[in-house]
Amino acid sequence: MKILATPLPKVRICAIGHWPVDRIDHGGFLILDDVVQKELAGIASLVSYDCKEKIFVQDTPAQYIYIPHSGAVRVAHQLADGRNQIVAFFMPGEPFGLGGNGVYLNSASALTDCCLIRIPRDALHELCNHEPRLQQDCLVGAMAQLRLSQRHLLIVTHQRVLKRVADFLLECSHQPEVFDSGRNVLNLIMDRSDIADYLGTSVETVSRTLGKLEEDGLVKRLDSRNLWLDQSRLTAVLNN
Amino acid sequence: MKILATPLPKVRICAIGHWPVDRIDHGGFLILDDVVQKELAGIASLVSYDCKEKIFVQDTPAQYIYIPHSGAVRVAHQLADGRNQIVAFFMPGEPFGLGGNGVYLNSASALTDCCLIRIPRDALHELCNHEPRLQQDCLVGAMAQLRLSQRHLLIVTHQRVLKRVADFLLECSHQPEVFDSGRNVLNLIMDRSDIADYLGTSVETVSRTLGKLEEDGLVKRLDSRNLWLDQSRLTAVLNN
DNA sequence: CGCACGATTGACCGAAGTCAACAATCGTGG
DNA sequence: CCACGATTGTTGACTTCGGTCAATCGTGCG
Repeated sequence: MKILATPLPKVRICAIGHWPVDRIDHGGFLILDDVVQKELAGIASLVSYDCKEKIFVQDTPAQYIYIPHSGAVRVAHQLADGRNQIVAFFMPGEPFGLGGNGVYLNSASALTDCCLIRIPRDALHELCNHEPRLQQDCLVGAMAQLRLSQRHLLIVTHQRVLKRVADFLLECSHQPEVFDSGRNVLNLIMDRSDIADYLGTSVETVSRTLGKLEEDGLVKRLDSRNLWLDQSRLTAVLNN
Repeated sequence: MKILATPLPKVRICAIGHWPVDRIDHGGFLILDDVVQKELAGIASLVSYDCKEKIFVQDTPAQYIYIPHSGAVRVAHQLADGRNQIVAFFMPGEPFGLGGNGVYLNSASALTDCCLIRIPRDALHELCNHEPRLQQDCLVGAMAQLRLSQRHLLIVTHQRVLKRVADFLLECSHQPEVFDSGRNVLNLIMDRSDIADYLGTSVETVSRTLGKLEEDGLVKRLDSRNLWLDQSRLTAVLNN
């Protein structure tokens, strides 16, 4: 981890679909008051992590919340039996590290090299108290997270792994950062083991399932990290 | 559904573990300002539902949020393939029906005969605007929901159903309303099919798994709705 | 009393986890 | 620039867990 000395970039929060349209800019980010931006700049810092570096560990004191500025992050929960369940992936603008009274509920690590905006919880809490607008935004942010989590639940409870993978790929294809909707090509930012841990299955099964999808022409593996998708036929898989 | 004419009882929100201790009363509920209580009473109503009655349906306009006053509620999501995934059960004091911009994300139905406090969303939103304390409470409430949802995710992703059931029973045993911690007896408020839909498995497997747990002495079925539990041995199951 | 519903048990089979081998890719250093 | 090892991805063989279909049991209710 390295604290960057450069001036803090504007805090951007992914907003599309969560906030009213008049609060969203052309890039799909939440529009924050200049005053709020300045106040956030006063308490936040910009930090960088190398790929695979740990950001925080579950059950340790939770000082900060983070918002990716560039790169991607993986948040997971370790269980007593050694399982490592990935709870969510976070892209630029999606805040993580919330929840949990004073301790982190999960662990976070860098999926790629990344720059994060880091905000101390107590200072943010303070700020919320005299900026009701920001408080409101936090609430909507928490709701958005809740929605993601419930969506994830629906994905991992598909009985057949084929559906889980199809649903997962479709979910990814809604992220413009990783999906080229002109060529229908999805750029996977995570490896097979991350996908397995996210879907509650094994690497072998993920690999085999992609094989089967490719056999049937719903997917083409350009290379291990880039997939061409037939979105409509993948959607059809979910109806059987 | 029936709107009850009786005066609205005090709004009680389950708070234990989520709010700071000085905001919690002796019963584990959130302490709300008298002014806030009065304002809530102005917009809320008390409604009753019969067992199995639908409360709201997913994808329909979301007018209200609900807080059970007595009884219990089941919230589920219907998928295109006909699956009915239960997302959560709600006990008295646990608000549901939040999230989703204007439409319900899930369907809710009464698990038992129940009385619910029903609050119009727009009026609540209004009220939050000039009651920052309440706004803050809503945020904490959303965080609590998020936590529940992530806990649920960890439960249903146990590879072996044995672990899912064990974890589920333990989770239930933390609810004082249904667990007699003196006798170690859990009163299940839902039937086998609800458990199956919550755990992402089938009724038969739930039944068989309870059978196996009973064989090994971790559980005793007093009747189909009442189980004696050996909590420590159930916990041990999760470590293998 | 008989019907309906929920719960349980049995038999069968397929999907997926596990172990193992192998291929491909990447990064490092000679 | 190539060679090597390390990491990641794919494929195969085997086994088991759990889903499905079906029959049976028990309880409550009309």
